[in-house]
Amino acid sequence: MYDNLNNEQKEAVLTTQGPVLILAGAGSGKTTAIVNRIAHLIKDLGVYPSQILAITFTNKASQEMKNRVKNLIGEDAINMWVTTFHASCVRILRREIDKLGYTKNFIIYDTYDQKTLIKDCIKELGINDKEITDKEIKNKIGEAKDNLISPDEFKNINQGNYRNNKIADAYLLYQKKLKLNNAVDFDDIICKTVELFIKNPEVLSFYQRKFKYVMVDEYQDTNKAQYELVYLLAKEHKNICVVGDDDQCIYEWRGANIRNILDFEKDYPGTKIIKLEQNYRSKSNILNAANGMIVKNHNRKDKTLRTEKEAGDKIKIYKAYSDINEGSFIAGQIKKLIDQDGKNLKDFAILYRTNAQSRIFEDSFNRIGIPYRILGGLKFYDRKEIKDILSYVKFLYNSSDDVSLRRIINVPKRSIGDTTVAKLQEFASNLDIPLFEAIDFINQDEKFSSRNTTALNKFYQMILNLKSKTELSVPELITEILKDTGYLEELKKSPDVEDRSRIENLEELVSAAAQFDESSEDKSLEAFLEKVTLVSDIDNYDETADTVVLMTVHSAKGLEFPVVFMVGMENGLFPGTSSFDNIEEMEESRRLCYVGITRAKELLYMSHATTRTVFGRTSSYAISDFIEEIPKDLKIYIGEETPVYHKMVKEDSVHSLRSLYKTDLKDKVETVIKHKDDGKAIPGQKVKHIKFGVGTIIKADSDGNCVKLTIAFDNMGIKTLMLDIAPLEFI
DNA sequence: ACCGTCGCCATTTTT
DNA sequence: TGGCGACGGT
Repeated sequence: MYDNLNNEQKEAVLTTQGPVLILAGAGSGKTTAIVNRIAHLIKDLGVYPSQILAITFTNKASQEMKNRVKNLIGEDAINMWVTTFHASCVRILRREIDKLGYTKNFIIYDTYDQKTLIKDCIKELGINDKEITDKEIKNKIGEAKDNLISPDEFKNINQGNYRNNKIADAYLLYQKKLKLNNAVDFDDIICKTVELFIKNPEVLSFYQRKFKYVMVDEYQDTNKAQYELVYLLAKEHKNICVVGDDDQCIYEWRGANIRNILDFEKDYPGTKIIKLEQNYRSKSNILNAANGMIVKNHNRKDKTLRTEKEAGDKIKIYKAYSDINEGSFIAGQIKKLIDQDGKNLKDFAILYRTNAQSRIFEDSFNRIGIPYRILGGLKFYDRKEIKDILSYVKFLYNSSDDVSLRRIINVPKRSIGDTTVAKLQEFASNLDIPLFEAIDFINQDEKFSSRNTTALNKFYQMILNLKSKTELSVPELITEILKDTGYLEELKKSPDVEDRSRIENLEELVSAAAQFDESSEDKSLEAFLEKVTLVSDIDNYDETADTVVLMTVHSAKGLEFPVVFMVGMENGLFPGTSSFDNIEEMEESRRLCYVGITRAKELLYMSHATTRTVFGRTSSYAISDFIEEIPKDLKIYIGEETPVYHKMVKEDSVHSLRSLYKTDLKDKVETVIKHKDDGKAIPGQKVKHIKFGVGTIIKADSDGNCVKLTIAFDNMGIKTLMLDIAPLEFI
């Protein structure tokens, strides 16, 4: 039955009892292994599907897993919990959250709602928002929640710390407000579930008995809270199987703890370790390049991926003389590969570290007419108009949701301005009731003018009327909202072209809702809201659409492409400047690069530009250390080694740019040359500073006359110095 | 209540 | 450079 699996995969499928750690390298067929393991449990061992819990991080991954299990065992699969961490926790919380003092119709706040609420807290506590920003508070709260630190504990830990103490107050208030609004944030979804289990042993026991077999995918990216959740659930039966690859841990900056996977055997005595080291994805040169660079990391489990595939082409390293040149080179290569090698558009992926880098490629692709899609950046559900309408939906579902109420109360304009809302807020706070309820009482209060009360009452009536329509199907309800609130009408009246696309987006929202209504089992409002708040951009990535795709390396995890272009491979960009400061970050960056390389099946290009525009100024960076770390015989340099200024002049004449642009470029060329002649002040150059000691230039910024150097000193961290005045010596 | 301008600030983001 | 949020003037 499992003849198409290799020996290790078979072992992973057949080892069902006790803790199992499957170290699955990139492209090693881990999903195949898990899916077959589930089938084996159900078909051969008679385990009920309802006794299996399989957790992933993304909807896309869970969808794929569910479908593949369905193909193997049929419709039985629907009783199985194959979901994301968040979706499974929400499911549990929907049933049990009243035990924590919330009501079951709680809603989920996304990061924007979260930000609004935190700003409220800042205001209410009189915190100086210049001194402690909402961003910092949000990060600290998130970090605390990732590590299961409650507001009270946080306050305790930070007794002596003035700054964190204020943040602790914000955390306390924030949590209180969430509860008042009957809302949870993303992090709460996990940690409230853990809290629920700890405070209610009988609830925990129920789920422990239910789930005889627990499986977790991408285990290397779990944080403390997720670790604890899994640990609690698996404690009873100890049939826990985690799958992961420590080399692909790229979310440490978001609380993922690589120790979870590195120490798994210690946490679960008697662990059986299975390594999947056979790679089925990449040509051997690509795989060996990945292997060759990742061994530079110290914090990892020892393993080496192997492949039976042919060597294939060497990694092509392209040295561009500018970011624009990098873009046009790649556009040209894609065109060439399509015309000459019969490749399709969808075979290509451009991977970068930061979203901002997409722009230049968009320009070059537009110029020569290459269709492309960008993943990431602004999500569909994050668009203003979509969020507005969804706030209405959320609010109709849960009228304690003050954050949503305040978002929509004056959208479209209905003469309820900030001052009126502030008055209402104060009034409601005094009575300790939600804003909406408060509107019912304002008529008796003389603080409100008759203009206020009319406007508010009108709004109140409108909402009541809409509330009576919540029994409609979701697409119908949304249509009603668009109509009754006058939202659509206002957009239609607007002469602004942007509002045109807003209307289109709203139409798309209605069709998305219609599609949800057709295809989902649970067609309820709450199911829709959950779906909408818990989707990501990548979930909607359709791999069959024939266009080139652009995305960050992070988003590309789990995907594969025949041809991959890793761009912006420069010290200071990838790895980023701050990675030079500490080893952990550098190692994570290297893992990110590893993830990028291992996305490629047949061809891999890595490019770097000697000059690029960053924040409006021209900077130059040295080639990425990560490229240097790839063994020499696996790569080939295809950029011409012509001096910078020649290339620039040539580019001018070839593209016959506007004369203005020409002079501009020439100026830049001259500055670059001048400084190079002056003092070798280019990235990659080793220097000695009179005070800071030895270091390496990682970035050179030229701004008219002076050059700013960013230097990573061996013992002093990163400093930015002026070339003209810094006591530097080139060594 | 609304609009324009100024100044600040820049990773990565599975949910 | 450019996008966003805070602020001040009408």
